[in-house]
Amino acid sequence: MKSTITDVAKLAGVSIKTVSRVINREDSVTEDTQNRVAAAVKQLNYQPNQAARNLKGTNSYTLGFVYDNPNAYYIIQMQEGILAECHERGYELIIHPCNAKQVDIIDEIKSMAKRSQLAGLVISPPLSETPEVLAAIEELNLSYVRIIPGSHDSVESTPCVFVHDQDAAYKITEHLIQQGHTDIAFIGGDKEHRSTDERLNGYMAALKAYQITFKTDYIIDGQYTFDSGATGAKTLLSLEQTPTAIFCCNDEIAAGALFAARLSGLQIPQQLAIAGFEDSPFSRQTLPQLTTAAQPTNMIARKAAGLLISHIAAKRSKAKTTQTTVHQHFEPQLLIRESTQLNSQSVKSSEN
Amino acid sequence: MKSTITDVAKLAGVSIKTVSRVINREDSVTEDTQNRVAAAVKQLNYQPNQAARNLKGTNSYTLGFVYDNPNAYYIIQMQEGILAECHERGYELIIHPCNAKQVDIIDEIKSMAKRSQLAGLVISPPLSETPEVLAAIEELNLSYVRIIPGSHDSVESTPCVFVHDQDAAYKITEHLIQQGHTDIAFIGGDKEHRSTDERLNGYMAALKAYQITFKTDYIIDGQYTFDSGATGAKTLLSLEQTPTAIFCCNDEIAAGALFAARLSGLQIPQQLAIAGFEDSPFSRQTLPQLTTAAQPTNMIARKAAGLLISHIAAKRSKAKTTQTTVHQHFEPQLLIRESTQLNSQSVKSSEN
DNA sequence: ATTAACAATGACAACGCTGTCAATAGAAAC
DNA sequence: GTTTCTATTGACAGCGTTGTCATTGTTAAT
Repeated sequence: MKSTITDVAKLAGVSIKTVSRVINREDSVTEDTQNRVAAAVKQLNYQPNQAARNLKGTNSYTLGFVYDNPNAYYIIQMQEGILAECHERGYELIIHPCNAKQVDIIDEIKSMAKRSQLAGLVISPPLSETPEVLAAIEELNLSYVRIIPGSHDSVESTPCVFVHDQDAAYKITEHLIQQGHTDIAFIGGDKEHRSTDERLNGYMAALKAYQITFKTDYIIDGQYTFDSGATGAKTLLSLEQTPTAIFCCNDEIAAGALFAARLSGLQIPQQLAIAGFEDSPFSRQTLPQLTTAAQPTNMIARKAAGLLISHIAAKRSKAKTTQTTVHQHFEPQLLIRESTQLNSQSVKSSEN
Repeated sequence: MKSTITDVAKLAGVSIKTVSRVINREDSVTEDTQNRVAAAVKQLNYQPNQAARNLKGTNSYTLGFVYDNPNAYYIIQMQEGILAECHERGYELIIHPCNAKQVDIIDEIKSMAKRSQLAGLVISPPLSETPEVLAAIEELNLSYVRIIPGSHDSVESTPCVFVHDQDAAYKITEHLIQQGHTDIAFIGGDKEHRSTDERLNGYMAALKAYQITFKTDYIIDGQYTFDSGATGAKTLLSLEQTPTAIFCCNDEIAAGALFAARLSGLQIPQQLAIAGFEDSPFSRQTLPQLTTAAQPTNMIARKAAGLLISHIAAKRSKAKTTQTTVHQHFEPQLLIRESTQLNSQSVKSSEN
């Protein structure tokens, strides 16, 4: 049932160390010996005991996923994507929710990495943008991959998945402009999230491209919450010159803005157009449904995990090849729905 | 930086074995000793090395969480609750999403349990209600705990957390009745989920208690989706005698029903009252906000993990004590909001 | 022929922890 | 006062693997 390296060694007529060498693809083993060992491994259906391998410290086959994000939908997509890749490549996954604002977060990550003997870390926003966290991980000499909004980064030496929020935000704003809007407001997410900047930049760029001068009144600081959207919209709707469209930094904000707008008795999109970002379930479950930008979160996560595993493998094989760090890029897709488009097809909720 | 059990032992002035005993909550350790060790652990920020613990083979300190549930919010709450307990008691967690309808799900669980050397499994609905899955786990001789809607079960020999959906559903229905409704409809969730039955039973019981004869027309089969709620409500609203209230099996259904009702131009709750179940974020992010039943999911999960870990520990210590399997009970709390109450306070979304 | 160099392999300790069993001390029983 | 019990603690081996270093056998260089 359970065979160990000793069994394999006996069957192959070599020492356990030689078996270990073959398993780990070390050089200086005769081809003949390799074959004998390989045959024995196969015959016994031998699988190295991960716990024992991890104990020695150098290698491990466990990834960690560190997140701090209130968006359950995003996290689930994320972790299922990572998990899929892990299983395919023979890795295990340990998840670790945490609070970025907590003081001892760095110690927490460190102790987690140590305890579970992690081979690498997948880090999602906003942790992936926090220099202190990255520095701590760097210090641990732990491989990691970041998922990060933007299209480039200062720490290029590390694998990274970029999500082009700015371009997508540009497209959403452009869409609003093409619908005839010029008074377009923006409700931002948390300041700490780079995505907020990225999306703001896209918004600004689109206004500039279409020669619309932006009003500072129209740019509202917020958080990635429903309540923040509601509050932001209320503020906007109490301005002397109210906007005719609002681009919200994510769907939750948009749902909140929608909520406030409807409380004020406004017709959406006739009197006010509202767009979100992220394509969370919220965006489909409002009335009207929200225009948004869809991120292929599951795929993004999968790619990230793949990059990380490859990076780890390269690192292990003594990296004689030039350490070309691979990056991956994704752009969210514009999804136009009723909250911004006047003459859209009628709602058919049962056909989604 | 990295402290081992030996460091702790030295600092506390005891043997490593005694530290091990304290860590694993074995009995026959003086309270005084326990305190000394605990202090040393804290001072050194000691974390047991999982690989070393698992190496011993007989025991493992890794739990698995198997789920098949489309509700991201529920799953996140769940896993964070389990994780919290795991960390407190020195366990690790491996998550495993899967699809109950998949043919090879049982093999999948088996191979997962073996590969990761799991000590036990936390199983959430609907998997926790599936006899084949339970049989497979039983066969693996693996400890497990189930979270399950209801108040008792056939397999009582195993730890179990019961969530009294029926009582909560009763209360919601009663609340609707007390608001003056007699034409109360019910939109169910997936047939495979026991929660659907439980909630239906609660609904029926309340009608009976208040001597309201139920109409079969008013009971709609559905799934736990937004679309199902929308479709169900449409069906109900096209009846000759339309209901004045709808009790939806969860918040997503309720959000869908609300969507459909508002599309039909109905005033909520004046012309139609709608209640949900679960207290998911959806319930707060609709207009009006939904009356619902709040489950302390995080706490439920935590208790479940605690029960499981205790069960594993008892099993290990040769169980000289009569194997009294502990059960835990939770009842969701009624949360009355605007979707069912006419004279409720005005909406203050920013103050949630 | 002798030596140096190197390639291939093995012996053995160690990783951090828990299980087993023995040792100790104090309490209870004789 | 001696013996027996029990509760608490510790010494030590060993889990399955890899790192270090020693050993063997072979080839090239003198």
